[in-house]
Amino acid sequence: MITIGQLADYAGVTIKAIRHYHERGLLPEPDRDSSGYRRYTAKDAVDLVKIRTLAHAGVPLARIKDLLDADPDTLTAAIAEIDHDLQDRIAQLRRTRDQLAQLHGGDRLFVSPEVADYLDELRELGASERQIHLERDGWILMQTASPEDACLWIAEKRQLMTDPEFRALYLEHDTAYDWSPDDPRLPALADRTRDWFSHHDSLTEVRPVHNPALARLAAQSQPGASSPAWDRLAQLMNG
Amino acid sequence: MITIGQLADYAGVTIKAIRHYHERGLLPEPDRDSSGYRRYTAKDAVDLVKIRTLAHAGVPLARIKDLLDADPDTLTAAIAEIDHDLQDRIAQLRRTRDQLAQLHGGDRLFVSPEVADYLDELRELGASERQIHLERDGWILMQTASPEDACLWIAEKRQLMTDPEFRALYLEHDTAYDWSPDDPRLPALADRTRDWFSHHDSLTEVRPVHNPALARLAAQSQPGASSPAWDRLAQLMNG
DNA sequence: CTTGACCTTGCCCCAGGGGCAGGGTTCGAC
DNA sequence: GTCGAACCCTGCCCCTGGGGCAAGGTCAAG
Repeated sequence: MITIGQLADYAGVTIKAIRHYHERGLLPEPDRDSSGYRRYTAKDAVDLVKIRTLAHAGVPLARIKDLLDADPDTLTAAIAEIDHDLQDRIAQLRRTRDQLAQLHGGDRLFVSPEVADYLDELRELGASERQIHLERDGWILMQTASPEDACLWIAEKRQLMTDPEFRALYLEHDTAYDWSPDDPRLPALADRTRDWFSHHDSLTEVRPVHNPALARLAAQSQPGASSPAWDRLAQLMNG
Repeated sequence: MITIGQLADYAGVTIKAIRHYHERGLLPEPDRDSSGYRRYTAKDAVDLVKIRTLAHAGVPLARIKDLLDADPDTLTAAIAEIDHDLQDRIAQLRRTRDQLAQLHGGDRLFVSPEVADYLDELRELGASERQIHLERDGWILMQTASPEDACLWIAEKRQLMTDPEFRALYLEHDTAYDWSPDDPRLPALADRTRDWFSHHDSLTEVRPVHNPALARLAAQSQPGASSPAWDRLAQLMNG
């Protein structure tokens, strides 16, 4: 006949937990000795280890209570199910570990693999970090608003990027961010851009996502992400 | 500018959780649109995914809050620590899985490996399930009350069990459980038992754990685990 | 006879949300 | 133009699985 503390040590739980299980009706209240102390038997120890094992497996206490006096078949099925669940949770934790590792690194955590690859391409191309960041935020927003469309658009955009002329225009737009709105190169850039699209928009339906549109969307998401030169550029192209 | 529902879908959390993070100061409250709806930016999406990843890793929300604006070195150290913790928890879950499997199987969960082996030997010997159960409960109690003594005693008991005469006596005691207290075989059994101990107790210090003592201890733990024949047997041997 | 380690009950506290009430908004279909 | 579905808002109480602390009673050893 052991005390609550000894029982707790044996089963590797706290005294508090045992009293909690009494309250929930999981473990029957044992008889008391003359001083009112609870006195436990070996059966309690066995039951408690069962309870502890199931509780550690994440089984809700209410369900443990039912399981304790279920017939063997039910118990077997339940244990199989709990084990399955445990495997799932282990897999989930492993995935969380992977994500945790990426948390520090790149953007792969926030955008689809395709977009992440695209961002890498931009980096290789020599785009500014500001631009890449802008693009990333734009794609996050697009994926959120409409994942299917974002998927189509990113494919088209990467296709576009295989064109050397488009790449050149893209990079020049990037550089133009810091220009003065009076810069004489802006009208020329606007013309070349309009020109390029007029020759290509029959081939693709890409216009809704061409760079300025993307920039505007991203600008909405990050107030102040546009620039005077870009605003002027938009004027010139739409006017 | 996306709504709370879209953001929640993107990050894989509930709307409720996002509002909870606002309350805890983890994620800043965004601006509202004209109808009072919260409107989120790409930055919020990025932050929320970080929060979600850390939260799934079991990091307390208060700590996540600190981590979000910690310097990179602190963050790196923290992530390493969190990852360690995750590995621990994966290992713990695996151990729980093993225990869960044993929960269904034998008694190895509740007693030391030595005692478990001993119980297996009893089973091979042909002891009754009732007897094995009684022994098991007795050892659980002993291990709880005094693990070191239990360790010594189980070693001595297993040593004793190598003696064929002792094994025979043991099994006869087991069988005697169901006898009538008037059974004529009882006095003879009592004599043979006393005889055996008088020839062997000089060799070992085993008397405190000989079978009747164990039976009595187990009987205390399980009211009604003794029998009229055993009570009579105890009388005959002590008298 | 004290001291420290036990035990008792009772109460409130925590994280991380879930659920529901009771209301306003938006958007597409008819 | 109006109706319903699907959103959104705040506010409140609820849950699990205990932890912590208070204010006392008990026990065993020195």
